[in-house]
Amino acid sequence: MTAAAEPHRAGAVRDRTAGDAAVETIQREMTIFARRARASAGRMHPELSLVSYTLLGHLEESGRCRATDLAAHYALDKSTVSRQVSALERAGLVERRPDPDDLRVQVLHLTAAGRRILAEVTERRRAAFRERLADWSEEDLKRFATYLTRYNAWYGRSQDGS
Amino acid sequence: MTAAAEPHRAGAVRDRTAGDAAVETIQREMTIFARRARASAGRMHPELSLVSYTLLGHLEESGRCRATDLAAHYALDKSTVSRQVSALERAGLVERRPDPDDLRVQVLHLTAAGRRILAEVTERRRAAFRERLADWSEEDLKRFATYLTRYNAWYGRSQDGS
DNA sequence: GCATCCAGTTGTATTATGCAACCAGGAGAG
DNA sequence: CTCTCCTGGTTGCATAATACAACTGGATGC
Repeated sequence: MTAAAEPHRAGAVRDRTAGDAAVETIQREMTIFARRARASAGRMHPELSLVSYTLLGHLEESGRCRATDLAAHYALDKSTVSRQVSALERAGLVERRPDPDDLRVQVLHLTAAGRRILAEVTERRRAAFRERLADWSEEDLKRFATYLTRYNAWYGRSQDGS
Repeated sequence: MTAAAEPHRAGAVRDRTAGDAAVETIQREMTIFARRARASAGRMHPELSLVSYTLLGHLEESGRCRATDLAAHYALDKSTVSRQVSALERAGLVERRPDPDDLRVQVLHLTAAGRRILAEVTERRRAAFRERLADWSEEDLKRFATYLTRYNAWYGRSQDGS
């Protein structure tokens, strides 16, 4: 039961290499980050939850898209997306236009207000990150960015997300 | 509006250095990770949400603690912790013992079952991470772990959590 | 010994979410 | 052309996590 007694630290699991220890640390720190992110996901902006922010961001990158695309891309139920989009529309941040080619489809567009809010929130987040990372060297920043990108890239292949 | 038009990419915000670009990437990737973590936080184990897992982990590290400590440490309401602990107790994973020194207090302990489940979930997560990071060099793993730890460390000073 | 503080519980509201049922528009077979 | 099936989207319902507020019972201080 030694492994069970201290799984968060350097649990004595036979022949573990330094790489294993690093993986352990990465797991722990990612868990910490995930928990904190979860806790604050709802209040990143009075008007924009993490999900809304993501949807808005996607909308801006793609210019236009359907609700179903968002649902598929972010592994959300279409009903969830539908309600989120409704809320965003009520807030005047997105617009639903019927697609002349397929009347079932509602093409989503960012409104000017949506673009503005999105830019605002993005800027606030950017400032927060800049502050957090203020004392990092440029070299460390670049490497950290690379690692994160590489880490996230595996999601294209697998499904999980812890 | 150029900055607003492409805030997710290399937005043209005047004199941005390579460091700024890296911060931008870090923000974006952290957002992606946070969203994914949020999506899968509830189903990491049939019996253990991310929060329960965290509480159990804390309990194991500290050996014993009060519900109030958990609430303070994780910025949760005491009622939330109370209910979570109730659920964990109902599931037989933790035990509540009255504190003889202060009858208001209920000292929480992991049960054997709790320890077992926790070890199990931790091992599953560890395996998932190991797989994700399988093709990383040991050098990269160590640096990534260091960066993540350093990044998370700032939380001791500030409050936010996007 | 009363006033106050603190640990924990419970009631209520909110929010995000998924699933299932449904509706309306399209696409293909006959 | 019409019937059937598919698909995008909405809505009804249930659930889970959470916060806030009110309350209970024990501890502490003056």
